Amino acid sequence: MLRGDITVAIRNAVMSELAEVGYGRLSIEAVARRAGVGKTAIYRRWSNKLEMVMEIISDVAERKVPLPDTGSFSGDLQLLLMIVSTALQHRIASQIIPDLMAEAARNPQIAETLQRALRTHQQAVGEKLIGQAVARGELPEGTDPEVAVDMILGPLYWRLAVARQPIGEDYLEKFTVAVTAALRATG
Amino acid sequence: MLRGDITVAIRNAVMSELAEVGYGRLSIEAVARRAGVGKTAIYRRWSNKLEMVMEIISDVAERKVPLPDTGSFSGDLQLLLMIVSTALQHRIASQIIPDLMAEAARNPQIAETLQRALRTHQQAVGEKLIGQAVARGELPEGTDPEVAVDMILGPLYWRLAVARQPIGEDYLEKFTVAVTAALRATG
DNA sequence: AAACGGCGGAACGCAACCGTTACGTCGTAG
DNA sequence: CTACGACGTAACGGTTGCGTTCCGCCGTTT
Repeated sequence: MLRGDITVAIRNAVMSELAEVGYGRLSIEAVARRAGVGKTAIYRRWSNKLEMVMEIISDVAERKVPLPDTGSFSGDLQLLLMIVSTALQHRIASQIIPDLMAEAARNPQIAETLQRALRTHQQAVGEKLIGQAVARGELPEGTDPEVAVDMILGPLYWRLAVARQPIGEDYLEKFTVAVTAALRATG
Repeated sequence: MLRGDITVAIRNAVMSELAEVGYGRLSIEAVARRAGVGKTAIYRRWSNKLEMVMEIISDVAERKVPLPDTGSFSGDLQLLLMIVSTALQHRIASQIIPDLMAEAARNPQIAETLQRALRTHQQAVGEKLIGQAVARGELPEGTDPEVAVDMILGPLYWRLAVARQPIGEDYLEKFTVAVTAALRATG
């Protein structure tokens, strides 16, 4: 019975507000204003700010990223880096993600939701990417997927979301070479 | 003329409040309550929340971390990782840093202050650690300090401050080996 | 044609916080 | 001993947001 177009407007408004002021200062009233919607329309859907944000974020976070098999580890890796770096350079994502991560440090419910999404993706990356490479003989048997994922996502996140420095032409290539060498060494 | 003990109490209260509620929801009144101090004492020192937080944070952020020369790259690296990982595991630091980083994405003044501190440290690490290693012949001539710093700090920050997963016994050792291999490969 | 229900708008009482001001206390410098 | 000034307390008017309620509008269902 709830109107779909209004729900969409609210979702978009929440994302924009999250990006602009962060979770801490996000207010229902501001969301309603931005969505061009009455507060009642929001309270008819969710009972408070936390619940609203969590549901909206969960939907986005749980979208599965397809990890194609390019046939070689360096191909898989470069593709993954491309996908992640593109995502992390999107204005809204690069503001919302660090904000919610910080908020998660003090709100167990947010932490749990994000951790679940994060762990899911980490596992997907770790098992598929590394597993394939090991199966192909491109990485040694004992390669630790945990360390591997840290070494792949960490530097990108650091540079794009924390240090906020741009990525040069050859950065991803250099980085691919470096990571490959790193993982070969940890066997 | 301002009483030093009161200034200290306020500084501590600000750090605690930052950790607990984040910059977005930090209020002068809460700081005053927590410090056991009147609001007037705060407004006598700073004219608003941003100025107050910036000055207090700057002091902490600009403390120089001594980077000792252990004689070998892997020694230097392992020591650095130890220092950084210890810092990132401190409760208050691990809550304040991501929070301010997120806030920096939308507040230019915070961004500038943090970037200055960050860049200073990055340069220190890059030039000293990598420079020494290159001079010793442990890393190739053309090693890119930028990539190097990303590969060193990124994964640690990712794991400790973002994914919030504990570091195992042998993690730093494995990681040292991996990073060393990675950097040798990028020459 | 009538009933239903989601909608926006407006207002409610309540709480928190802003930045400022006035006041009385107390330690210290002169 | 006196004057100064930083201090805590309390109150100010104003703003913002909470979550709720009531209203009249309007499209859909029956």
